[in-house]
Amino acid sequence: MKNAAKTGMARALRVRAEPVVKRSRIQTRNRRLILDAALEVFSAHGFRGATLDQIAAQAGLSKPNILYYFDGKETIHVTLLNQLMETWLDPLEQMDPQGEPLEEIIAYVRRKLDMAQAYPRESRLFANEILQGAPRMGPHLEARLKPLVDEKAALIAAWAAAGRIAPVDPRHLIFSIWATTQHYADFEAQVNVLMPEGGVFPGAGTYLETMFRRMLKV
Amino acid sequence: MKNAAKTGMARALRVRAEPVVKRSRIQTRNRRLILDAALEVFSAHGFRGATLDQIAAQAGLSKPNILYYFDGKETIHVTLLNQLMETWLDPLEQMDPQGEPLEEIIAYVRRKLDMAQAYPRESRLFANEILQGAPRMGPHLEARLKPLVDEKAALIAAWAAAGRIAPVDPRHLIFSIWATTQHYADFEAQVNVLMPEGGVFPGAGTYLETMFRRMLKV
DNA sequence: TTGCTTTTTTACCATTTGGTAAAGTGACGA
DNA sequence: TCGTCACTTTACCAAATGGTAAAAAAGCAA
Repeated sequence: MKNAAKTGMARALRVRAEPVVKRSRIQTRNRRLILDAALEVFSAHGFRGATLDQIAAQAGLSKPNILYYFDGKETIHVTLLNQLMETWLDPLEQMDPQGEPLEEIIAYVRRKLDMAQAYPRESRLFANEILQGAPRMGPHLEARLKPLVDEKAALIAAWAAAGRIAPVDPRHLIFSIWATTQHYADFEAQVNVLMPEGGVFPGAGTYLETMFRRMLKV
Repeated sequence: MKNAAKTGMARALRVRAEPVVKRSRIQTRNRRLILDAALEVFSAHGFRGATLDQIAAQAGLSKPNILYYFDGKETIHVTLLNQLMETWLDPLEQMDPQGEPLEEIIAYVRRKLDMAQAYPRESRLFANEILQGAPRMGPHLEARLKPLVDEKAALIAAWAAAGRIAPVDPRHLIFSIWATTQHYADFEAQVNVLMPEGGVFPGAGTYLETMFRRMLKV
């Protein structure tokens, strides 16, 4: 317990899989402040485009103080990415093999679109990372995303084989759901130019539901 | 179809008519070297993530030499973006009001997908710029993209009103075409993890044609 | 309060990076 | 051959940026 600051820090910075992390109230509050500020800045400017000074200003803390809570810029980014991956998988995980196929897929589209609307910063953080070639997420994609996609792709393929939805390549279907929903968050700057009247999401929801229904209806 | 796309690309990629400047052979060659190197580096790392040293190394020139041809990093980026905008508009411009509606839209999807395959760097450069809020492209979007989208959206709306395609929100349709086609270039790192077997584009072409046909068939 | 641990601030540093000045090299017409 | 202009290199610099050391301040258990 000697050198408690550094010991506690090292433990706190371990991968999230380690559940035993006792944090003081101050630590909890400031780590949250920092991660929220970092999400704001990283999602708006990318990893290289973001500076610790910006994150510090956004969090209302000093730069050295931020480095007291996180080992470095990279660690903050990786921590965000790890948390994000869980959030990202959730809507797909909810797709129920026991449900009505078409409704399950439509509901998945709905959840993804809701997420793009509610969490555009997260969507952009993710988009930035993938655009740069997933330099800090490659293993995570392989270990967490791929198995889930494989599983759900098999499920969709089974639905199609049973004639419960129209024949379709399940992986490309998933890609098209991701692409169309995240587009409204990631390309918001462009969407806003082309559809200036506020509130693009209701129309998007209607459109996407129609599109995937027409496509998958038997 | 691919030939047509490439021809259009070559036309669109011409340097835009700046105030008439006649350039020596060396200028022409080196400006091209620099812009190609910059496309490589900017598309891979974003504006802030790219350095003049990287661009110089990629171009095989010295950094000061690069600054002899361009005023600065920003100028190089803006030059690329301006050229890119023409490239970007071209496939949509080719959509023919006199053609068969469904086939015209499918052909547009095809051209966009061919572009994502043939020019992924350009797609990523554009995606990066929009993700960051289009800081250097906002006016261009307003002045060049918006009028064209307005025009083609009206055309698609007219086709739908005449019952020649299924009823659809034309702008959301265009968004979904952009999103699904560019996804294969912009999110290549993720696609490669989930579909490791080489050559994702043939399957993507089949899938997207099916999807938009089912959706728009009357 | 006292004594300790945790948290924050102050004052730095080394490297990277966009950019410049000026000297040098080369091409080419008169 | 010479002079001029176009191009390239060398040697820099100032600002920005990620990060550190150490002292000061704030919590907190006794």
